[in-house]
This record gives sequence, C-alpha cells and structure tokens, in this order.
Amino acid sequence: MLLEMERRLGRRLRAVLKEEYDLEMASIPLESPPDLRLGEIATPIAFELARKLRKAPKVIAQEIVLAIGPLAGFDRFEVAGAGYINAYLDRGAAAQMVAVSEPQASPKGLPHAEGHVLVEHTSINPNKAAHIGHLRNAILGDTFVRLLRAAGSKVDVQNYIDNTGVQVADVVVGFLRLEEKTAAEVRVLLAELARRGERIDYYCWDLYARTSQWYSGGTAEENAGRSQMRLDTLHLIEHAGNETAEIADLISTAVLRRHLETMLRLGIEYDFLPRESEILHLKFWEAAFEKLKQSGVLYFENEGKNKGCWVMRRTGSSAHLVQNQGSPEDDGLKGIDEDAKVIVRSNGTVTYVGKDIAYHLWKFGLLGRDFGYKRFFTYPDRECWISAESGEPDHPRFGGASAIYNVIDARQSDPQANVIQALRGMGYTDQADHYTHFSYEMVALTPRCAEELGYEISQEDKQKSYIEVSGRKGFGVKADDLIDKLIAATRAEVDARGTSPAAAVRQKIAEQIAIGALRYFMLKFTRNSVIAFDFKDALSFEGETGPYIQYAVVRIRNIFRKGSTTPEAALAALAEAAELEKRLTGDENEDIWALWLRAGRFSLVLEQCIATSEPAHLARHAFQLAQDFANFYHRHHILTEEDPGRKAFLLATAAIALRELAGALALLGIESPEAM
RNA sequence: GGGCGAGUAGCUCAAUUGGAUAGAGCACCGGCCUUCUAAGCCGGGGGUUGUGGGUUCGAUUCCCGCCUCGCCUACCA
Repeated sequence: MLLEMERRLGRRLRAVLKEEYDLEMASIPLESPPDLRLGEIATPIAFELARKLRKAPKVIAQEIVLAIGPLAGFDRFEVAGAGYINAYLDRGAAAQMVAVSEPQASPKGLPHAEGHVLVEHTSINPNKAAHIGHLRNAILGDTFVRLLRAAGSKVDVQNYIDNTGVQVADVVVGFLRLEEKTAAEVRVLLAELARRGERIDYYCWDLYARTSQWYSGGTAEENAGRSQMRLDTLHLIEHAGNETAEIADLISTAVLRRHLETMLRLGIEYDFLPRESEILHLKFWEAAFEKLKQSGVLYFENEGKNKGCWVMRRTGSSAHLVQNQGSPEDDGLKGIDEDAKVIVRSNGTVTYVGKDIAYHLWKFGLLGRDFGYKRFFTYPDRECWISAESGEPDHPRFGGASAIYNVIDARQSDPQANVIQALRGMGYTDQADHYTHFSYEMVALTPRCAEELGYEISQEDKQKSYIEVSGRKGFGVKADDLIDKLIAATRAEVDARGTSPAAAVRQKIAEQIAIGALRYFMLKFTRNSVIAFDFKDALSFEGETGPYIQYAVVRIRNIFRKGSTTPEAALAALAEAAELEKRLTGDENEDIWALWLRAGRFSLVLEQCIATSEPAHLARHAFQLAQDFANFYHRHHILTEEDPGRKAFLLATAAIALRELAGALALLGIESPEAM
C-alpha cells in the first residue's frame, strides 16, 4: 500500500514542480516522518529547491502544498518545521488497500525480472562438515531467493561443488596415508557409518584437521615429501580414472549428500549442483581461453616475475607500473605490470580465477558449452540436478541467466572482482552490470565460546572480540551440532510448558522454533557485520528473535480459535472506508493505525531488500510488526469487546497482523507453529 | 606498501542511503499473570556517533587528514 501511495505522490509532485517552476526532477525524495502526528509520507524537497528558486524552503513548501490539490487516497498535506511537506493518508482507504491484499513490488524495479536469475550459495568444499559460517551463507542465499521469487523473478538456485580442489585432496591424503585405506575399504567405511547412523562429514572434519597437522608435523625432509604427496594426489583427482580419484569421488559425494541433508533441516533446497570435475573434463576453460585471448583481456608476459604467464591487468593497477628491477640505470618505467593477475601459469596450468571466468561465461550462456545433467537428490516438490560428463537425455537447462548473484563471503571480493573485470573486458558489459557479488562477513567465535567448546586459546586471541573459525584446524561450531543443540533447548521449553499432549507434536514445534531462532539470528545482522557467535545469543528466544515473532503469530491464532472465527471471516466482514477511517483516527487508536501502516509497508520493504541485496531489512520489519502487534494485543482486549462493530474491527486488525507476520516469516524461511 | 570493510549506549547491533528528538535487543533497576499464552507488556537510567577539519539549510551518513581493528593482496589450489 505505502509503496503505491509513495509512487502516486511522487508522480504528482513531479507534475507540480514542472507546472509551478518548470523543473524536471528524476526522483523526489520521500521518507517516513518520525512521528505519526507528522503524517505518513514526508518530503524535504523544499530544502533542495530553496537555493535554486532563491526562496525560503517554507514558502516553497507552502506553494507546493497549495498546488498539489486533492489527491486520491490522501486526506491532506501540511507544511511543518522549516519546510517539510507532510502527507496525511486517508486512513480508511489505505486500510482497505492493505486488506484487499498487498500488491507485490513492481517487477519494473527488479534487475532483469523477465529473464532467469541465478543465485549461487552454500558452495561448501565437500571434505568436511558444514559449520556456522556456511549456515550464514546458505540462510542468506536461500532467503534472498525467496525474496526474488516473491517479487516475481524466476530463480534457479545453484550450489557450486569444488570436488577436485586441494581441500578434498587433503582428506584423501588422510584416508590413504593416515588411515591407510583403499577405495574398497572406504566404501566399506561409508556403508558402516551409514548403518550406525554416524555422519561421514563429521568423520572427515577430524581427519581433515589431522591431515593438515600432519603436513607440518615431521622433519623438514618428511614435510617436503608430504607436500609433494598432496600435490600428486591433487593431480590424480583432477585427471580421474584412478583409485585416488575414486576415493575422492566417494568421499566428496557422500559429504555433499550430508550437506544437502543439513540444509534441508533449515528448509533450504537447490536446483542444480555444478561440479568442478565437469568444468575440467568438459574443457570449459579451453573454450574460455580462446575467447579471452581473442578479446585481448589476456596477454602473454615476456618479462619480469610473471614471464611466461598469460596475465590480466588489474583495474587501476596500470597507474603504477613497476620499475625494472636490477638495473637502476634504466631510464624509468618499462611497462611491466608486475601487479597483473596471473591466469595461466608459465607451466601452462590455469589458475582458479581462470576456471571461474569460464564458469561465469557459462552462467550467462556465453561459453558455447554446457554440462551434462543427472538427477541427484529428490525434494518433496522438486528435483535437484548435478553436473555430469554425459547426463540423462531429459533434463532441465541451467545457465544462460540474465542476472546472477554469488553469495560468497567478503574475503573473496578480490577474485570476484577479477571475474567481473574479465567479463567487462570481453565486452560483456551488460552481464558484468548484472553480476552481483552478494558479499557478507564471516561468522567468528567469541573467545568465551571457543573456550566453552574446549579449544585452547592463545593469550593473544583471548584479547580479541572474536576469533575466525578454521576448517583446516577443525576449529568451529558444526552446523548440525548447533541445530541439535537448539532443538534440544526448545524441546525442553516446549515440554515444560506442556504445549501439546502429543510428543510428536511437541517435537515438531520445537524444531520449528529452533530453526526460526537460527534463521532469524543469521538474518538480523546486516551483511557486512561480522557475527561474533556465542551460544548465549544464539540460544536466546527473547527480544529480537525468531521465536518472538512466531509467538505473536501463535497468539493471534489463539484469538481466532477461542473466538470461534477465522481470519478470512474477519477480513470478509471488514467495514466500509468511512467507518474504518473513524476507527483508525484519534489518539486512542494511534497504535492500531501504526499496525495497519506497518502492514502496508511490506512491498516497500521487499523492494528495498532486493535493491540493496539485504534481507536484514525484512527481518527487522517482521520484528517491528510483531512489536506493534504485542503493543496492540496488550492495549485492546478483543474477545471481551462489547461493541460488535469495534470487535469486528479489532479482529480484522488481528487478521492483517497474522497475514503479514506469517507471510514475512515464510519469506525468511521460518515456519509459524500452531502452538508454543 | 596498496585495496576493501568497520569504529554508534556497559554488551550485540539498527538508522528508510544527506533529513525532524540517533533507535532496538541483551544486561541492570522498578512495576504487571482471576482477563485472547508472561517466549509477553509498561516505566527508568544510560550517547561529544574513534578523532581533527571541510562541504551545506541540515552530516552517524559525503570529502580530506590522523588513530585503532579486521579481511584481502602468491605462477599454492
């Protein structure tokens, strides 16, 4: 509602400025006044015009207000303060707009909503259990996908799997050397773990940490040999068709399945799992290399430290070309850019960024090659596909997106920028413009949390406010452990409250609350804030948390249950605009109007979330709405209200709150329990 | 050295992208369960927005300097 009203007002204001002052404004700044007594929409436009028109802002504001005239949906316009123009909505009409159903954010405001949007998230190396950092990634990505879909975009969700990287190689080295297992024995182990209900990703978590230590645990000579073995293993895995590669495939596939199971606990699903192995074997890079050379993005370096490499100039680095070293008598700059990014090494192998460029050309449908596709994992309502050298004949098509979002942590912003730069250099400016590095900061542990978990902390780390987690060191909180712990805590509370006589129902509710708490916790921080993880905060269910919002939903449902009616009936019986106007006006009804107005903000918030790639805005909106409802709930007792007209109105208000809260929660991937 | 991000209440974070009196949660203190669920509500104390300048009607937000902190910056993958 509010989004529509803002657009209506903006259009009128532009017309007024044109008529009165012959001014063309691209956009009019509109904002929400700090207090309802100052109206619902405000604009400081008069301040901006003061200099240009050589008039006092207050005078301009008055002239504009006079010129606006009557506008559908608005009650009046006033000048306040030094020159603000405040717009007051026709509350009855506004409430009816909110009640009818919230119009979705206009697809016009979306990036390429007409085509496919591709969101890549999760992308955990398949060599160990997922940890809390991965949870933030997946929850952010999944929520953003829900937002895009709610706004009308067609979205494919991808989870990139680096199954041939050094991290997988490390675990394979662990199996071969520390565990001394053959491929057949690894198979047996996998079956054994499955039979006992144990988690292979947990097993690898420890083995990975042990192997990492082992690399540096011997004499200098031994360590050199171990490093060599690591490299050899990596190459064997890349080439495939050998026992080492077989072990890698067994392990990475089993761990991948575990990751999908973990994420499914949070309601997170994927459409496609592109794997590094296929990017290698289907020769994506070779196709990209030709294009990169043709476009001149890559050039062959003949001198300096990068001699013999194909390199790409970094943006902005051309300014400081380094001086030719070793010959001070040289007359200055030689034009060697030692800061250039190496894409192909002097030994002919391609770097990670090179492969990533090829992969992203595929994402935009620019590579001229495609994966094979196989079914991999079945969800209740969809199939998840995985890349294959030769796939099934019947399959959906992925890639060829018109806009992409890569949910990757902030530490990767440099390589991400390299890929974007390469696209731009190849002339794909439109694609580069619709390439979003959906960046976020890491989840770290507070020193206290690390100590609780039994890790030894250095004196230096103790002084810090947070300590970075490390899969290599086996330092971190595993995702499933956290989820289990959350469910145990909520289950104890649900049991103590006797929420339901049936244990199965209590378990279900406990899970919904636990997941709600976790997802909200990961979403309430804005992306570039480091989360210093602490069990105390994550296990909290009071205040600004998921359960607080879920609790509001449950309370509303109870009102309808005890009142023997339904939200649908309450909305169907909504009064005429004139009566609504009366019930929404006056000091004693300001809190009710605040609730309706907040409900009407939804599309505005959705648009803002997508424009800024920031789901935290919706999390905050949901919380504020729940707060508004709690306020309303304690002020007005609905079921004992004697005036039938007012009671019907209060019920309709509750119905709106329910619809908006449950809807916002669903977009955050949080379920609304029946009881708490 | 260079690049990016951050510094806001005791703690953890917001602030509609330059707007009106800088807001929440936690913690602390004091109230509220015979009324639709107390995972809740009401009230209270708490701030020189790191610092010094600048830009302007107006700065937490933009620019410059300085101080702290984090991350990134290999022909490893």
